[in-house]
Amino acid sequence: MLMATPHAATRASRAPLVAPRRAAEPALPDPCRTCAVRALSVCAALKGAEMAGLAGIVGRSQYPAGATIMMEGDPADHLFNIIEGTVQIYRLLPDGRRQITGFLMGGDFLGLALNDTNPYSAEAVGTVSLCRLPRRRFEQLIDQFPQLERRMLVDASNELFAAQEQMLLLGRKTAREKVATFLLMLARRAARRGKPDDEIVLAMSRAGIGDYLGLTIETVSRTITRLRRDGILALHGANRVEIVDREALEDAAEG
Amino acid sequence: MLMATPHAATRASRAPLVAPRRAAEPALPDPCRTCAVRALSVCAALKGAEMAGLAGIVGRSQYPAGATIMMEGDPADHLFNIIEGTVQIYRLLPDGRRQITGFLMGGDFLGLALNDTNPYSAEAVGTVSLCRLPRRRFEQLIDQFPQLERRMLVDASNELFAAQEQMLLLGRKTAREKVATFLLMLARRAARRGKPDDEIVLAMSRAGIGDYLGLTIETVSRTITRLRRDGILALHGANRVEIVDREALEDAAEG
DNA sequence: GAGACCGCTTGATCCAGGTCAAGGCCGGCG
DNA sequence: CGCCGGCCTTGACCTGGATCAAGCGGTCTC
Repeated sequence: MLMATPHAATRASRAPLVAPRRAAEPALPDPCRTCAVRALSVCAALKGAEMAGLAGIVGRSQYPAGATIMMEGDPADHLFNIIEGTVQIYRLLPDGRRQITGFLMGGDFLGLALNDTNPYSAEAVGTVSLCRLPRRRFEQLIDQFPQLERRMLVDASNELFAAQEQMLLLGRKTAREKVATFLLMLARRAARRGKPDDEIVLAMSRAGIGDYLGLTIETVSRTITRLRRDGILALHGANRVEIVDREALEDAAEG
Repeated sequence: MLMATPHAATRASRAPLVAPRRAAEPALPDPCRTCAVRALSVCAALKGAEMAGLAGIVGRSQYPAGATIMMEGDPADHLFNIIEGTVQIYRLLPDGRRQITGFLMGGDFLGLALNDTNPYSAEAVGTVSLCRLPRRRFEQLIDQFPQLERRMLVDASNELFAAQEQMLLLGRKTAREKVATFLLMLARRAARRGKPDDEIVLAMSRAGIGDYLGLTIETVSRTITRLRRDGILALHGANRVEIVDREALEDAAEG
């Protein structure tokens, strides 16, 4: 509702606003209407007019590669929706060992917990653009629209399931199985976003992959090399992975 | 409402029922009113009269040690509240490797996910008594009482946090740190139930501990032995652990 | 109360993945 | 355009925890 964006597509899609507001489904408020990930995000739980409350409180922000978005233990003033880019969330041990507990991408919700303090840190992997919501006002919205809460519970359930799968990976899989599982997960997520599912772009470094899988960078590197030598993958530069033999990769993921 | 219990305290607290129902807070319906873990469970979200709906649909059941309560992939017809005993939930790899993703105890809710099929298997560790709710009817209750949904979201949030902590443990901690962390977790849970926090009774076998921590039974056993030799623990039989030096145990848990 | 079974401990050995150490590749900057 | 600094890869070696293999209690059965 507030700021105009210079994006051409935005101007074009705004034209209908000159029409009187007699339409059955009122035009979506601005920042959310033009949101590329609305259908994937919690916002999908709200329809037409209900979006107004949301649109009124959101703000966009951009973070450069490596920027810290939130720190574990700090007050949780804001929630975020990822618009574009990849965010890694992680927890640290006192001596600096790091466990990345998730990579969030477009449409994912950052701050599901609704705690007063952040339960983990979050960092931009590449350039990231986020939709920021003040927590207090979002909580008011939840009280107003129960379907938002339902949607959050569904999301939390799914995350819990994913977390258990990740525990299985961390506790019981070999390095080869871990890397294969990880690549398949990225391929599936790419596919859900309409991208080809046999060409993976690794937004994160080898250190990021290692800290997600409970491995060192050397083991990640060696394991990828071995999968390449086995004819399962092909590399196009260090960060572009092609799945050459998907079936073999799936076999490798489960022992 | 239905069956009378022979418990003396129950009879005593029932006396007010003879009074006319003008009381502001009506007496709780029977099976829930006498529930030892009500304050700890989701049921705490419902007050007085609201409990009637819940009480009408619950049933108690008992499982012997080792019994399977639910199987991963089977239709999720029921949800459960743990009344007494310990339940382990786990996921398997095709070749039988197992990861236990949680131990549930009195007051914990089994079936948070609300999926159509069970996302994991659950098994009684010792003798377990459960409160069983048909899922369909519980979902109707949720629609009726939004505070139930809120409570489930809070629970799911907490589980998510615990899951991330467990990922940190599985991915980045040494065997000694894992075992120390595990024992401290059990001690804290015992304390929340009003038991002494320096005497832990291990309901689960070494195999269970190993499958929870991503270790073998031999490593679990050796690690406990070492903590004992270091004067941090004392064992009274294989399953009764006394924390002798809590500070040292806490140091051991975080490197 | 003898035997068998099951879960736990302990010892000996092995090996997957960690650690340490060199390069190699590539993109940014002067 | 050549140098510099980050990543990434690869090699050599090491080690924490796995694997393999005996026992050792405790307890259940008959």
